[in-house]
Amino acid sequence: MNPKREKIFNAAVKKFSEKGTTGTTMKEISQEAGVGKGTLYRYFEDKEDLVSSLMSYGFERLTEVIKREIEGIESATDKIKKVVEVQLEFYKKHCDFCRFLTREFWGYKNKFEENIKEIRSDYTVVIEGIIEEGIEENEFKAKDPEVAAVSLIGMVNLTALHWFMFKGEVAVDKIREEVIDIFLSGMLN
Amino acid sequence: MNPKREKIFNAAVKKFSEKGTTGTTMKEISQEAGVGKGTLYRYFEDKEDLVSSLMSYGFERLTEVIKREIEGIESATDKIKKVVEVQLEFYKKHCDFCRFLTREFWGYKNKFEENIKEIRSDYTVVIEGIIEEGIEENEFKAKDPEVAAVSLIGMVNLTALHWFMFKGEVAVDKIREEVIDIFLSGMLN
Amino acid sequence: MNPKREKIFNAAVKKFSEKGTTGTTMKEISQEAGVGKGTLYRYFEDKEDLVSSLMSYGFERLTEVIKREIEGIESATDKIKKVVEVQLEFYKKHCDFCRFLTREFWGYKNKFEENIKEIRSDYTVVIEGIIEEGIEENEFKAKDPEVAAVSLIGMVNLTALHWFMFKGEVAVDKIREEVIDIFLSGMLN
Amino acid sequence: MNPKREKIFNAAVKKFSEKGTTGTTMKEISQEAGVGKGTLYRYFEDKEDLVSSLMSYGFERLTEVIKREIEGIESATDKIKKVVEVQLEFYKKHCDFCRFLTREFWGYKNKFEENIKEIRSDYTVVIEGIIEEGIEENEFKAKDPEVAAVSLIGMVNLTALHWFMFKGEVAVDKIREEVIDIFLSGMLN
DNA sequence: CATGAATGAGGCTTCATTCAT
DNA sequence: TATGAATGAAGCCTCATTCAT
Repeated sequence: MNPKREKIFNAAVKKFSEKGTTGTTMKEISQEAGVGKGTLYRYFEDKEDLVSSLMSYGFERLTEVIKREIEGIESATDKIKKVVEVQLEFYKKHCDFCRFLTREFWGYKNKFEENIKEIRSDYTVVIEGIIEEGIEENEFKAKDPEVAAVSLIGMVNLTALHWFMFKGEVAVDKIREEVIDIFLSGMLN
Repeated sequence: MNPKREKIFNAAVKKFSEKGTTGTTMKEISQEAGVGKGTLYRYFEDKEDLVSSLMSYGFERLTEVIKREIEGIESATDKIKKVVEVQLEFYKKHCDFCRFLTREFWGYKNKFEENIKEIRSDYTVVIEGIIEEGIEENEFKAKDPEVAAVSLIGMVNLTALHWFMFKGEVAVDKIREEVIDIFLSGMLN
Repeated sequence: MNPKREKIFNAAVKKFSEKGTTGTTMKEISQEAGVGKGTLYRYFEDKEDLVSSLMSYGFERLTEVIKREIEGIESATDKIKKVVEVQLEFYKKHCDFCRFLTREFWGYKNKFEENIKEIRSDYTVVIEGIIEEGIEENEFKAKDPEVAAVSLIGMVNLTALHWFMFKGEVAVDKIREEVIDIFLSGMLN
Repeated sequence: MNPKREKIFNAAVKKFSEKGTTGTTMKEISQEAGVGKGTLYRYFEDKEDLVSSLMSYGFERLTEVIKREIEGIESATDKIKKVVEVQLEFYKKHCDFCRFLTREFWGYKNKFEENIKEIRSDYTVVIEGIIEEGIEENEFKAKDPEVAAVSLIGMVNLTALHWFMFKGEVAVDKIREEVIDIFLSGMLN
């Protein structure tokens, strides 16, 4: 990616995470990025475009990493374990991003809405695919893979964010173990 | 509650859910509520106060309903079932609210931050309590009740919102069954 | 008219005449008018609206005065004399306005274009009517009343503006006499 | 003239006429001219300079054509006829230019103001000269040659522009005949 | 108490101009 | 000499908040 575009991206995530998208001004972003205010508009149509580009970019990176990491893994169970681990690591590393995504994803009408929905869908579908695979192989028993997929995403996403917000850091190991255990074996003794 | 305050609350949730808190103007809220703009300031310090009061109010209602509904239920398992059901019903009924909460909760520094954290904590703690209880009674096996509690909240919250956003309505029955099953018995066959 | 709207109008003509519409900022107008910047937007949709409202208002006033003044006058010749006089007086009194009108009338596409054309037409039509009347009464000999009307307007308008710009003041008497003479009796000896 | 300077000139009139000087950006002009944005600044100090150079250039061309065309003509009456014809033809051919001139000429303080006034004066003076000449030769009867000259310019300029704006084209023949008739013989029967 | 006209700080965006290549 | 990426001053407009009625 264009290095200046990347600098802007990094500055934007940082600020957006700290103060929200609407709480952050274009001026702040340009200062954080060390470029002129006008330069932002050479790389992004407007603020809305910057926000949704950032969101797409994040989902794409996450989806990409997940896809890459589960490649070669055979069993659906092991894939799920890997997915949880990868996501938690990603959230830990990019907790700014995680917060930004969680907050802004459930966005309101904007001109890039459809685009975002698609990207988000790509991401969900990967997890859903693993679960469907597990069902076919008789490894899993879920009736509705979509509910199961979104449930897993919800578990990982909110625990990571909860830890980040209330404890200051994402406790990857602790969360991973428990989440995997619950998702795979359930709570019952 | 003061009826005019309630009218403002209802108007605010509706608008906030449609257009986000920052996308909604005080004028719009006052018009939706059928009162003068100045009147809003008799019931709330400022916009920030309105937003966080609304958030507190929502969490309190939800916590309240949950507490009331699980009263008298004996086993932790049954309590969890009830909690999931009650939450889904609440989200279905107040999906505007659900969207608003999910989006605005992970809020940024504001003068009511601590207050909100506390309210949110109350809510989490109820679920956590049920799980601890289940562990003590040897019904549950979780190592970390907090992770388990937040996981459950994440599952319910994000599936509900996902359905609302992508399918237009919260499919309570379908989600409830699957979420309870996963949370209690896990995915493995 | 609303007194505050009028204050804004007066401030705007003054500034527009001095520095052009695009050279004048909304802030300058608000300061000249002694009101807050936001107040301008209570009385006018936006800057474009302010400009075209001002233009319509001016044409309407001018048309109004002309219509009122020629009422009761019998011969077309005397009406033309009065029209020239009234216009010159109006231009002298509102030379800011005259300059603004001349410069901005030949405007470029904007959302009020049609409205302005109509107003301008009303004004032209009054003069045209007098000429047609004179032709019917066999007083005048023009073949094309529209060319004649616009010619008269052009004579008055540009001489007035020329005097204002190059001599600092509109020499009503001198211009009136000569313009009327040329228009009615021509240049030939 | 330098061919690149000419390309820029042509691009500028076209754009200025379509969208006004302030509505046209330097980028648009450079694209229309097929040169880089920076190149404009090799040929013109700044935008103001481009605008006023264009204005001077136009007046000079017009004055030049008029001077050339009336050369050799004897009577002031015939010269006036020629002047009207030449101007209308010029306006018809360069109606973009005509619109631009009328709109921008009554300009506001800028650093080239004096220069423009002088150029404009040259142009006025030619017409004035013919009228003075006619008076001396006892052909004309005007008391104030300046008023008469500016009146003629106003008639031609505004009728041409009026036709262009309201009918889409300058009806040279019709306007010429009527304007000449009025100016020379007046309206009276 | 209730209202909504008035305010002005501050946001987003544009664009004339510069300057390194 | 020609270019166009970069800049940042400055404009238009919005909207939370106040306060006279």
